[in-house]
Amino acid sequence: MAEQAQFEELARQLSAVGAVKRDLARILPHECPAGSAAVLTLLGRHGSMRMSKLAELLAVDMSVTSRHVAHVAERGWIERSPDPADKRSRILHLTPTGEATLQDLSRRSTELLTERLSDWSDEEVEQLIRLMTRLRASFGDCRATAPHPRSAAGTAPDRGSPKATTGPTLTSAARAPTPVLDALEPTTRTPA
Amino acid sequence: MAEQAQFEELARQLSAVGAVKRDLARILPHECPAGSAAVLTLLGRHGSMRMSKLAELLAVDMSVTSRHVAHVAERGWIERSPDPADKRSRILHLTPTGEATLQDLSRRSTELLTERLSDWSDEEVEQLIRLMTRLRASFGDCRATAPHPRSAAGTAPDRGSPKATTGPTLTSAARAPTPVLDALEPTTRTPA
DNA sequence: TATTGTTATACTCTATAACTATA
DNA sequence: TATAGTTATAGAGTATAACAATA
Repeated sequence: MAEQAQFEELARQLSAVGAVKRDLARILPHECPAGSAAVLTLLGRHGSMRMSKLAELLAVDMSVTSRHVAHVAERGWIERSPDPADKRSRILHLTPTGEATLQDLSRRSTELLTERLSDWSDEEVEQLIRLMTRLRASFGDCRATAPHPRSAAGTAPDRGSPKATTGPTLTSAARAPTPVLDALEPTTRTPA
Repeated sequence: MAEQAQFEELARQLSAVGAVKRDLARILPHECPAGSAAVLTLLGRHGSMRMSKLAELLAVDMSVTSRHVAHVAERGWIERSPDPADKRSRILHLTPTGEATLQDLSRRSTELLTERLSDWSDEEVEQLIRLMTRLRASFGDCRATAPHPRSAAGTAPDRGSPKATTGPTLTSAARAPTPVLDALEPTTRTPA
């Protein structure tokens, strides 16, 4: 168990890494915003999957996933074939063009990181990855396990959802993204 | 120097920590979005400062800083007094109300992190903070030093700025946020 | 009735560009 | 001419809610 000053510093750092993310986003290929890049990356690493699975890996709501997927599908980078087992579902898979875009993507980010992290050791990078993965796990697992207690200390009202003073509904609670933490296994890449 | 698979995984994790950030944002006090929280936190930790300094610490453009600052100023959480040394500048400082909000803020985030990271050791949290800080440094320092070379491998055009195919202008390059990495010293808190 | 996915709407954060005031 | 800060505008990401189709 750590202490308060540490937690505040951690929160600060979490906020500040946004600048690094934006730096990475700036070098992405044309018409490939960060959301699209994440979709391609996850499909490349885990192979074909359904929307719901992708939303889980992205750790965002499925409505958001739907938009990202629509974007990459419009550009021909993925295809959505019907799921024979469940007609409500669609199976997402990379197209050859999508694979090529993913290659480009990967090359660019690797290039930037190679330049920026030239003085990092292999172990340091690995440790950062491990700790960030565990951080996600500590949040995601908790969210899946505990039904948001945190009731014992509220002073002012939470910000909650925008203009939703009524609190989360049952359905929205069920839809809350619950990341599965694929990354615990080291980049296994299951090609379809 | 690390290898490619690691870099891709790092990029993925950087993208995924967004979910943790959003979890933290959800418990913020009323009318205090993440941007406002960051302003209050930095003013609390470093004491009064000018806009430009704050923008540096936030690692965002000054126009963004200006909006966040306007938001917290409208709520009476900070005040902007004229800088006697430079009439263009304004000195930002927390008001008592702002201090109170910051307390509330701090309590909430600490509470959440205490709950979520109950099985983390002090050393682990500290290590994560240290590595994230260094990550920011590796990016920020580089940006301040090298004038964006990365020219030797472009295949497709970069996404650059939205609809700005003309590349960065001199002024925009000069305005690019260059974080100073305050966090290297352990939460010194210089109270105005 | 519950679940999968889509779409409409709204909110936050960010950057660029144009502008004012001061150095 | 250059710098500090503000404001207008636009783009990207996200969530909630309502909806359609299927289980």
